[in-house]
Amino acid sequence: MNISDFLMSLVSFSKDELNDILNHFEKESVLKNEVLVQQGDICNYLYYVEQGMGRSYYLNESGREITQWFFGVGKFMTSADSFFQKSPSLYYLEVLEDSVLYRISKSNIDKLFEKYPKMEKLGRLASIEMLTRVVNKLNAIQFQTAKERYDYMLAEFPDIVYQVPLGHIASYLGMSQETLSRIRKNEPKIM
Amino acid sequence: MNISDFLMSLVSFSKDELNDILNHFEKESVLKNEVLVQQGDICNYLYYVEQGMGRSYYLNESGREITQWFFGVGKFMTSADSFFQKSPSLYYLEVLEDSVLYRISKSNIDKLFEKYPKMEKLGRLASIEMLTRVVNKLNAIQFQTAKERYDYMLAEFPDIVYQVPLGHIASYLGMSQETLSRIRKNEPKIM
DNA sequence: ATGTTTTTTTGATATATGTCAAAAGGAAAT
DNA sequence: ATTTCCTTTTGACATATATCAAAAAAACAT
Repeated sequence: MNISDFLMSLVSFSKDELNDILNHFEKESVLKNEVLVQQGDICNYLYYVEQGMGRSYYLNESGREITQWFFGVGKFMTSADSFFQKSPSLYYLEVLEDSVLYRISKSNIDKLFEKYPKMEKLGRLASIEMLTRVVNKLNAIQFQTAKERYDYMLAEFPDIVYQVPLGHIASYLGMSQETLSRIRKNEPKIM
Repeated sequence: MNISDFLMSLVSFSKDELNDILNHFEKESVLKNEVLVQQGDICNYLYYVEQGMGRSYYLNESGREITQWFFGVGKFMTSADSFFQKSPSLYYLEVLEDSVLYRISKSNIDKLFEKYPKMEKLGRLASIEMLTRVVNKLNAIQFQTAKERYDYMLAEFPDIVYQVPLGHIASYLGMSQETLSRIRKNEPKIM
């Protein structure tokens, strides 16, 4: 989904407005496994994923990677807290495939917020949408068995679930990769 | 914290703006254990908690109450999805103490969003703040032991943790109340 | 104060899932 | 094609936490 259509699907901008807004973004092509943000750095950009996919993750005490979120096509990807508060990021941000992104800096997005009230609305809608998704995951994680959590994953990220290493999904779902492997064995896989 | 100070702490409104905004809210005093929203109903209001506290919860398959969130003084309380999408609420909303609330209807808040771009900003900021909190909880729930989750609770809801039934906290933290009881036994309680 | 209900604690036991280690399978590189 | 590296699977065993049941404590009502 291209970025214009995506923006317009949330708020209807005039042609001029849309063009002005798009001019605050920069298009960027990045290769598989490229790291956009390091843990501890400030995340300077909000990225729109036009093609490809990414994830955020952190290293736990044992130094193991824990996937925190997946970002598919047509989504905003960022280390939200870091980006909005200009605080050190708790997460790494990386792309998992060759991807096409549109990025916008904090100062540019703030300019847009000032200039266009509709942008505030867009920000509000995008935040609430993300909030809903996180709440969904929370409910899955908190009260469901490993098997049920995997079902949640299939529903929430159908496009992603068969394209990334099993270990990434396991850590995202809060289970060991051995457990996920055993679950998959019993899952009647439709292909 | 009274509602005016709260609003002004997020966005600075003029005196007239603030008064107009406040006129869209209704003050309401409710007694302990009163249920504001039933599961399946539409949540028609967003509540600001000036005094007291509340929680959202749902009934799981076994009919047991699962606390989903606590809302303390100075917070907005609502069944977010239901309120914003006018969809049936997945949760009950109840107050856990005699409380003083300010409520605003969906149509009124939409009027304010239309009238004041600053309100969009307020909505965006409040959503992002909530998002951050939910992400925090998610991280606590997903990768921490029962003991560590209780520590998270102490940090996130210091004012609430000793004032509500242990069972509510246990279900909020995704553990049995027996487990929480055993954890508390070993927690050096400062009083 | 006394009885009744609700909440919390304690003990015994069960189980889902984690951890560790090694084998198998696939992908990438020479 | 072979080698090397990375990912996934399998097996054996350990353990945190759930569940069930009952006692103790606290809160509430008459």
